[in-house]
Amino acid sequence: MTEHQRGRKRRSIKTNNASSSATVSDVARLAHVSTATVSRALNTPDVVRLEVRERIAAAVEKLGYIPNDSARALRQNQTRLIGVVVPTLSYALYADFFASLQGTLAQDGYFALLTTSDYDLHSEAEHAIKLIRQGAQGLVLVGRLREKRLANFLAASGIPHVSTYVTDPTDNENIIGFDNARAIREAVEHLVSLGHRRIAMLSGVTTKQNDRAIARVNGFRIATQIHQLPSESWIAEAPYTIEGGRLALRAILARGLEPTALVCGSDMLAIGALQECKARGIHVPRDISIVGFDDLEIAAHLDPPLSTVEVPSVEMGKAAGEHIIALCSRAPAPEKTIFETRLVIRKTTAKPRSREIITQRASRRRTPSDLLVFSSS
Amino acid sequence: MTEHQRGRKRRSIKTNNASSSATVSDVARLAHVSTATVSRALNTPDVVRLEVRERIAAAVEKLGYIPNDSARALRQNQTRLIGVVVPTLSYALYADFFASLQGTLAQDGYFALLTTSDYDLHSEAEHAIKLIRQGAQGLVLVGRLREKRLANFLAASGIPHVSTYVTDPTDNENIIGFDNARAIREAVEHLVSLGHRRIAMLSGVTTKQNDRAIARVNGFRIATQIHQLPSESWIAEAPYTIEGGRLALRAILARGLEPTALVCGSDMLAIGALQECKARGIHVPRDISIVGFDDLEIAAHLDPPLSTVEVPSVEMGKAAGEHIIALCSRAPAPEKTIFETRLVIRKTTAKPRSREIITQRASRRRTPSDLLVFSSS
DNA sequence: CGCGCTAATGTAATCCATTACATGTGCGCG
DNA sequence: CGCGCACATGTAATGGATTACATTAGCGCG
Repeated sequence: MTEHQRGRKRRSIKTNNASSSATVSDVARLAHVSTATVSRALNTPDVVRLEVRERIAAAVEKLGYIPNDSARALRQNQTRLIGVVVPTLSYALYADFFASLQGTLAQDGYFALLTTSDYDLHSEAEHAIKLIRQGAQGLVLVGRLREKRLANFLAASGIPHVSTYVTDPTDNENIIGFDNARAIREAVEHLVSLGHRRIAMLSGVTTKQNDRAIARVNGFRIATQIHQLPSESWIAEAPYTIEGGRLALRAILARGLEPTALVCGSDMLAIGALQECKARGIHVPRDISIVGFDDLEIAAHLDPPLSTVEVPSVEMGKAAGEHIIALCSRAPAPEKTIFETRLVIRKTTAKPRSREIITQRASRRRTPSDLLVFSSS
Repeated sequence: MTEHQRGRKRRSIKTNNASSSATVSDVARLAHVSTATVSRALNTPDVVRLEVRERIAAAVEKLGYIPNDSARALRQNQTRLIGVVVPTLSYALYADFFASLQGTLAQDGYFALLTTSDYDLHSEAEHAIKLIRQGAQGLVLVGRLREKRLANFLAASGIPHVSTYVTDPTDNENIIGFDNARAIREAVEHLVSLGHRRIAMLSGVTTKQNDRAIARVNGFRIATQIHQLPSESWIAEAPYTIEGGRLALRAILARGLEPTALVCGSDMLAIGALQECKARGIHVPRDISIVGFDDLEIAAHLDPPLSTVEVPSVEMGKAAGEHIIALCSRAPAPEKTIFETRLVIRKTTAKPRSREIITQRASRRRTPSDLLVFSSS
């Protein structure tokens, strides 16, 4: 009866070469114990006698046994996989976020399945659902706004998920984020306190339903309203790239506006704006002050060093990891974790010149491109 | 007999709310077919009658059925998971590589399990093995050099894996890479052809067993030997950071050497060197020529725009993805895919001044830091 | 001496989808 | 008319680890 496994095809490999991966049964046979004991020796060693444990360990070693995780996952109904969808990895902000998240997950034996959506909600939904099908037990997403299909799916399935990089006072989703609107408001406050009244905003594209961008624009609207400044026509949208920043600033200037300060929805836009200013001979911060958003590593190395809003990507990654693990293991988790942003004031913000007039030299660029350079300090 | 499922706890949820995830049995019951037919309807629809298929589709819809992938993976013995270990994601080079790899994997229904090693071979080994335990069917690694434990493990288990960013003529592993040594050699050739004879190399840390860094240094040794130039004392090692680049250049200068050109093991080192030059009033490229490595996006935006070696990260990501999929599905795969690098000559390389003497002003920096700035172009 | 308890291990059910094999139906063709 | 084949579907084995429950041995204590 103990030999009912006799006819198994794998028997021939009993000796050593684990080419076709050994199973608990193989280990059990070699160690002269039952599969149950093998399993226990591996998972709850303290309930197995030392001598037996060593025999099993030797067998495991000899066979090069690796537990089949699919089988374990099937039985225990938990895969230890977390799906992560970020807009892009090319933007250091999200790369750092993921690195932090992944490290946190690893501490508890979880793994991250990562995909990128390229800022496209439809793509995000597709990927998220595929990740679930693939066995992800939870999802970490960026932003709170989702395609209806995904929203329904998440609601119906009850799959644990967290939203990051945002906050939304009106709902009680699981959120790990910060207040985009308030951060922009603080940036505007700073500029106003320096004496600025003609403030433009360079925003990321909001029509793509990027709720971080939308929240930042709303922050701008609120701030301008408080200080009775104009807003709508002082907003320009562009993609989150250096070129986008240039285009956005050009659009503002082309409207005949003469801003003394720019609030940007991202450091990339700020870099583009900075470049455009240089190209036009507009001095920063004397002629125009600029505030960025994200505090990329490069921001501190620009000339002038960029004043910007510091975003706690690393902290969010950690918190998101802890939060989603808690949800997946049914441990208690806080409903929200909201981080503070910090306005880092460097050298691109200053008082406006009194009665300033910006000379808009429509200087044609001669050099092949507009370049980042090092100051000679 | 057809009612042997009767006692199942899940029965009460038969109607709608799929809170506790439906199974094939649930779908089968609702559609009045067997589980086999459900499975077929989902996987090989053409063998199931249309009418039945629709009934099943309706049941799937109604129950919100999602196949349990652990079960499928167990049965079919394939998880569609690929483990990926890169040194870091903070370096755009690897972020882009991964993005490309992931996109390629997704096309064939594979998913990437991503971890970072922080350039530590031990960490790489740990992660790689954990990824396998977690169910990864293949591994994509950076570099060919591995900790012994991992090398043995891979050899013994026969798990499909590819090495990237390197090439090694002496073995026939599965490699998707490029010739680091040759790329550096070409950089040196370029400098020599411009008339340089005093060429220093700023290398990444080779003691960390970073075989990309090692290969690049070897390329430098070979090139200098060919042209009968000095080598060993003209090499400085430092971490792959801007600060590292500065330190390395300082070390070279502190040795009393007066290079007219620098070959750098990465763009980060080159950026640091550029910064240090500016800080010392050394003009680039008039006083010193600089060649970077990697061609990060920022390289073209520096001032002067950096001459550098273009590394085909995106192409490698794609090729690595296709290669590992081929290995995992036992399709034929080429043994190696070697890409060409390309020396992108921008503005940091020029002829050396005849009888040049570098004035080493040990200028104490006054400004708080050394900065990247935009040219006014 | 024997009851009852604990510790250690074995037996077999279980997780869920896939699939080899069996069954049944209907049709074409000799 | 009936054989044989194709098609559609059902039945039940299968994959590997975990774990509820059963069993056995050993020990303490009355």
